[in-house]
Amino acid sequence: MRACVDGRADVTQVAQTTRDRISRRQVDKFAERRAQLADAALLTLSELGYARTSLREIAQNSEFSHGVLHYYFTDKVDLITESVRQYKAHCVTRYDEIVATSRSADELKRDFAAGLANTLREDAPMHRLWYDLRTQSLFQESFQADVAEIDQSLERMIWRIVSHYAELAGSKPAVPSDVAYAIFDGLFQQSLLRHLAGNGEAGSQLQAHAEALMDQLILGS
Amino acid sequence: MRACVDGRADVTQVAQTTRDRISRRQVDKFAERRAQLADAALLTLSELGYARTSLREIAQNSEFSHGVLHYYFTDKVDLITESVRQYKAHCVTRYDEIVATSRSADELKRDFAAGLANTLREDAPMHRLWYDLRTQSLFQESFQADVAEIDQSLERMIWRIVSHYAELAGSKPAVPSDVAYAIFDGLFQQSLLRHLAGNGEAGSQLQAHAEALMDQLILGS
DNA sequence: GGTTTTCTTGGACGATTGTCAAGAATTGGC
DNA sequence: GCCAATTCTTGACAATCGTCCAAGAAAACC
Repeated sequence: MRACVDGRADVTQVAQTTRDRISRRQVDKFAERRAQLADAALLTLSELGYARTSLREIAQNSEFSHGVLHYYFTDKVDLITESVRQYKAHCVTRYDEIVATSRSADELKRDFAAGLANTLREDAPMHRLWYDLRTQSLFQESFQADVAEIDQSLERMIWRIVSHYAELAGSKPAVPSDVAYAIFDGLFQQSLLRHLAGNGEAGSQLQAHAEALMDQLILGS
Repeated sequence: MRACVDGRADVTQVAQTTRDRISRRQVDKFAERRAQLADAALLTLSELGYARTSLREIAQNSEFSHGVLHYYFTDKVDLITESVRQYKAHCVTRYDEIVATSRSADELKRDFAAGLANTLREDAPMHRLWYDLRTQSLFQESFQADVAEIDQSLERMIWRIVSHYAELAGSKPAVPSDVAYAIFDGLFQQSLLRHLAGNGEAGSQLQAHAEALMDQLILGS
C-alpha cells in the first residue's frame, strides 16, 4: 500500500532513471486524484457548509466510493485542508488582469466594482464556503495557518487594486493595507448575506458602494 | 405535559383570578428556564462552535440532564434560535451609554474605539459565535430571519455612533448606514481573527484603526 | 501472461448524534 | 399529608459519523 505522503522528496537524483519516471508519474497521478477529490469536497462544502458536510457526501459528489478518501487523505482534516489550499488558487488572481489592463483610474474603479458584483452573483456558494471555513478557524486551530495565509493573499490582492488606483489617480492610499482589505471584505460579506437571503439588488448595491468607497480610500485633492 | 408554546395567549381575562396568577407564574418560570438553558447553549456554542456543539454538551454546561432540552424546546433549531435571540440583548446596547454621555466628537471617538478594543479582548468567544451563527445562516434558511434582525440592530447601533459623531463634529456622514456598518464589521472581524490567532496587539491596532476611520466616515471640512 | 503493485470497493466497527418515551422526583393547592 | 400537575432523569432508538479493513479489480511491470 502506498504511503499517503507522496514520495517526491525521495526523488533527488539528477539523472532521470526509469524508476524516477515511474515514481514521478505515480506521484503526479496521486496528486491529481487528491486534487480531484478536493474539488468534490469544495463542491460539497459550498453546498452544505462545514457543519453538515460528511465524507460520504463528498464521495457522492465524486465518482468514487467513500472508502477511497482514506487512501488519498489521512483523515477529514487533511482532506479539508487540501481543499482550502486548492480554493486559494481560484481566488487570489481574480482581479489581476483588471489591474494590469486598466489605463485610467475610472476604468479600474468601474471594472473592479463590476467584478465584485459579478463574482457575488456567480460564485456565491464558494464565497459562503470561504467565510464558513474562515469562521471555523476561529474554533479549530488546525485551520488557522491555511486560513491566515489565504487571508493575507486576499489582502495583497485588494492592496494591488487600491494602490494602483491611487497611482492612476495621482494620489496615495488613505488607509493601510489591512484596513483596506477589512473594509472591502466587510462590504462583500454584507452583500453576500443580502444576496443569499434573496435580495436581488445586492449585486448592484455592492457595485455602487464599492465605486463610491474607492475614492474615499485615497487621499483627497 | 405542558405544551412547549407558552400559555400567555390564553390568559385574556382582565380580572386577575387565582388561576391567572398561577398560570402567569408558571409561564414566567417556563420562560425563565428557557432563558437559562439558552444561556448554557450560548456558552457551549461560543466555546465549541456550531459544528461541534451537541445537545448533551449544552446540558453539561447547565445543571440539568440532556433530556430536559426537549421539554423546553421543540428541537435543536428552536433552542439555537432562542439562543440567538437572547444573544441580541447582550450586544445591541453596548455603546448606547457612550453615545448618550459623550460631549465632544473626540471623546466619542476615543470611547467608541476603546470600547471596540475592549470587547474584542473580553468577549472574543461570544463574538466568534456571532460570526459563526451568521455564517450558518448562509446555509440554513431557518436562521436567516433572526440573524438578519440582529444584523440590522447592529447596523443601527453603529449608525447611532457615526451620525452622532458627525453631529458633534459639525459635519455629516460620508457613507450610508449599511456601508458604515459593513466597514466596522469587517474591521472588527479581521481584528478578531488576529486576536484569536494569538496576536496580542490586535486590540490596540483595532482601536487605532477605528479612531482613524471615524474621521474618514464623515465629510471633510 | 503471470506476478507484483496500485487502486477501489463496500461493509463493519464503535462512537456520537437528535429525538423520544416512561417513570421518578418535585412542586403546589387543598 | 394526599393528589394532581409539573418538571426532570434515565435509558433507549435509529441514524449518521469518521475510521478502518479485507478482498477484489485494475494497472503496471518484467
